[in-house]
Amino acid sequence: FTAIAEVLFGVREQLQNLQDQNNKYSSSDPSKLSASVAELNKFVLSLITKLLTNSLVVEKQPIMLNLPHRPLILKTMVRFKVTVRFLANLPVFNGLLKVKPVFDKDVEEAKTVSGFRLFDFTSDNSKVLDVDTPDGGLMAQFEHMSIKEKKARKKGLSESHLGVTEELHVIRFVTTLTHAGQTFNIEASSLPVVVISSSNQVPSAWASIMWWNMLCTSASMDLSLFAAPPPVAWQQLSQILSWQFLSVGQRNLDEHQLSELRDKFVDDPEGLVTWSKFTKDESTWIWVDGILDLINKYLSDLWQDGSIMGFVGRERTKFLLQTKATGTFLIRFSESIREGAVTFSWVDHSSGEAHVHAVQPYTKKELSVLSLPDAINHYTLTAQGHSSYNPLMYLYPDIPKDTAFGRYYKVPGPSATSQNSREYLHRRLTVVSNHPTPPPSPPMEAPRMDVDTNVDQSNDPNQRMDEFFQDLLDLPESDIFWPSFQLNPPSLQDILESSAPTCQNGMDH
Amino acid sequence: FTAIAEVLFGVREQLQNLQDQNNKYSSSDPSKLSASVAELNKFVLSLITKLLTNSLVVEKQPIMLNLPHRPLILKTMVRFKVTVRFLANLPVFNGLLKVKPVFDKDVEEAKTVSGFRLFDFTSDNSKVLDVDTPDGGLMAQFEHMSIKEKKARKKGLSESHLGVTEELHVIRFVTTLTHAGQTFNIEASSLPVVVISSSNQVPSAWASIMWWNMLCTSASMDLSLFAAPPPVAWQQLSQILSWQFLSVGQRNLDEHQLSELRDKFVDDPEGLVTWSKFTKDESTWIWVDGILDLINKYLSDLWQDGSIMGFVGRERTKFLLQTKATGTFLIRFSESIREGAVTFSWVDHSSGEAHVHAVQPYTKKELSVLSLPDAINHYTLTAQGHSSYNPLMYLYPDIPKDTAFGRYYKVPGPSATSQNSREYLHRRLTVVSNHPTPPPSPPMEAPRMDVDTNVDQSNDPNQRMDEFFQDLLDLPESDIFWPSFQLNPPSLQDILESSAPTCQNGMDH
DNA sequence: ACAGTTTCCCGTAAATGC
DNA sequence: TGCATTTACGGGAAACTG
Repeated sequence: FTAIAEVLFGVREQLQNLQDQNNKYSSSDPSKLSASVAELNKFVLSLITKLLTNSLVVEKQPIMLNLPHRPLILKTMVRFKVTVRFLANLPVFNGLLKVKPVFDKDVEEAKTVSGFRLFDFTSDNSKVLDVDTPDGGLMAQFEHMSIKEKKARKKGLSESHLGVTEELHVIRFVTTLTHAGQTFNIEASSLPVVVISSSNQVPSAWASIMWWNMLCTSASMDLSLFAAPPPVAWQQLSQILSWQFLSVGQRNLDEHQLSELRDKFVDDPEGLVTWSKFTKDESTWIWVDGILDLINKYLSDLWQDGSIMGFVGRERTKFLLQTKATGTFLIRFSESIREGAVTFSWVDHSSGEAHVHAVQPYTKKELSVLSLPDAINHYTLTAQGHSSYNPLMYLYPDIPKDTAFGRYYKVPGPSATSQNSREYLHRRLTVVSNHPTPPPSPPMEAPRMDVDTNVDQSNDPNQRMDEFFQDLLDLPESDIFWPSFQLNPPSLQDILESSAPTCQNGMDH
Repeated sequence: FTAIAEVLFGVREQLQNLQDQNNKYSSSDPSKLSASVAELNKFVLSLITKLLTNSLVVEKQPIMLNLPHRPLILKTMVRFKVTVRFLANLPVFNGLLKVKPVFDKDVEEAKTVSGFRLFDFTSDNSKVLDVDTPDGGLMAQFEHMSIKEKKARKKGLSESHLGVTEELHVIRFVTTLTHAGQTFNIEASSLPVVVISSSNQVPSAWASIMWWNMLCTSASMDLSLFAAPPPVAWQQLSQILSWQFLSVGQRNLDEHQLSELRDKFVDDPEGLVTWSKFTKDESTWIWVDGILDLINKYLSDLWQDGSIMGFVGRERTKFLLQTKATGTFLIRFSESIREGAVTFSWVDHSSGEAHVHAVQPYTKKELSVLSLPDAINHYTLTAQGHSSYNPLMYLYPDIPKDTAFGRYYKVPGPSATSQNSREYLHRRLTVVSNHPTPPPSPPMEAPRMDVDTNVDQSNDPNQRMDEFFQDLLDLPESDIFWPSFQLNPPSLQDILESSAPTCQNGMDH
């Protein structure tokens, strides 16, 4: 970033020099070099124009204040912020630039697509002039922005069945700069945003943003992407999924977890995932997002510790546990409960052969009154004749449960001397199951082996200096949607970090 | 109501006749009776004026749609509705009257009191013309009303420390009627309303409404009531409290419960309760309201059954239980937890003498995942050596718990054969306490005897026909705040029922 | 008739005012 | 500084609207 800015300044200076020289020549020696000078002048002017009209960039993409992990999702009537920066930082420009945000300016789809929603900013004329920052940059922070839907959307007949979260919009920033007798029309555009009206649309909106981000590696900012959404490679999807878990729970998915997830998303021999599989028909993403929310709210500690195996199918659970000591358990996410739920499975050899049991999953509501560590710590099996006991002893593979969870217990165990407040008898919420009389365990199958997904990832180099000037000179203005130095669209990580793109390494924010 | 309308019509007809006669006389015999006719004319006109200017009434007081139990509380930016009716229902008037609601019209306090908030309707000119209803009445329903605060409230110095929920406002409805050459300015006013901005202010707002309702038996609608709020008699307060429980939980308070509550509210030998005691210093009402909410959300069945004794002090609990069989319990509300919580106390004679234990109260959050019947049904005491058991057997005085609660159990008991979904092992949330090793029970005191509160209630007759015409003729217009037939302000029940006030008998909202 | 959207609004948390 | 009041919105459910 800084490097680019510096280069930009260098170029600018050169241009200045050229212009100066130019002026000098044309004034001192009007007749002699007039032809070549005029040519030079023209060339310099075109350089300057290209430079200036591409100097306005969206530094921080639109982001709702309360959803800092998920940029580019805008909810109507809810505040978000954007930051734009002007890279050609000449002291002369200070205060000259008045940037006006315009919603869906020149967006073809707004007129074309039937049912396309139209929006406007609420804080009417939220034009803001550029100001100086401590770093000396020329930038503007648009806090307090929000949009509302304009009535009278185009009601065409062919609804073409795009959901609202598949509708991409754009915020454009426009300004004009008048300098040295020349007027430049400068524009910058945000990445595509998804506009929602209710927070229950966030998961699908985020799905769209992720999908767009995975697909748009070219410079074409196709707002109609979801009219015919292409599939993405599992290789690519897995990275972004893993990153979701990193940013929510401070821990990536490991290869086993990814392998299990792969089976849920991919049913294509070439490893492609369709948009339909991702969010529509089976909306597997919605399920994953429910789990992300579960982790975020109730399981962040355990997830970060790696205590939650999470994505483990029934078969694999059985395979893993059956060779372990009685009382070994592991923590899995429910595969059937859409809203996110967690359960544990344990193995019992007491009857001679290995039985693996799983308790009915815990939902968010239940976890809100009883944390998972406490639930595990106080889980009880009862039987008519026998005394009750807790079948959970070792977290897979062989960690004593108190070692893994002891530090998170909040409810005192039964052994704790009842320090009753003199008022009331203490109590604790526990969960009890009946001792499973030899359960109807399905016949054991040959355990499926792990698919060895290679999770190496080569991130394509994001900055290509050499291409920069070429693009700057070659591209017709109308094609430049974001500044050329971002020719490859930034990854979502970059958007959030808004610093030099050091690709995915321990960058939690 | 209907009776009044009929009488009104009778009067109107008479008036019409008089007027006709009058006209006849004055036209046919202009000279002869001119003096007395003029006098008569004047009198008739004054009668008509009185009648018409008092014919507009607020039929249904302002009420938020989502708070149907609590009229006269308005939250800014939240929709409410009001209904006005014009009682002098002449066909001629149909469509002539255009009623305009005005907030705090002519309210002295708006200019006087420092810090008095000013409000306006949001749906700007929500004027609505009168229309016919199936019953033939002339009325207007103002649905979709809402108010918002006007900036720039008077900022005086002497804040005089009235809370916002002690600030009374009024909605006035104005219209003009031009008929037979005469123009009448007609107004009607709502009862005082409390304006809040957040739902956490509802309990105090309702306290104000109740207090006003108890105090304002005279025709003076004093909006400054809370500048120096008078106390009310416990006799009166107890009725309204009991009614709260009736409308929320379909069951009144019995005399024992009222007696316990009396001790919490009254510390005056004459049985007066101060406003301060009610909502301020000790804000006992807030505690009661928390319990009302608890009943409303989680205990309505049990409350309606009368299974919840509820308001029972520790001492009285002990007194009641100690003579009962081991395992007898009763359900009480926590006296310390402000937000409303419920607990049970049981008696145990096993150690020879009677011990009464109480479990740590259950909060709303806990009841949201485990209903009280299930909590009781599965409550467990454990001890190191012994096997665990449920100490709760009989609901006071001697009802087997399954008889009282059996129909509400949702979680299957341990005896139920584990009909495990083949997927998961069933589980149930339970609550466990350690067996109380001889508890530090405070020395027993002589149980306080019940105060015998006489709960007979003679409701003052609300309609006094005889007074009606007198008032109509005698009162100067400016004094008439609500139509004279409501000279005694309606009780809150009346407001809610808006039918003939058959005072509190099985009338659930 | 309904399904995808939006609105409505409570309750909580945070911000604001005084 | 603290409290009183308001604002902000997540979330669940009703209301809309094709």
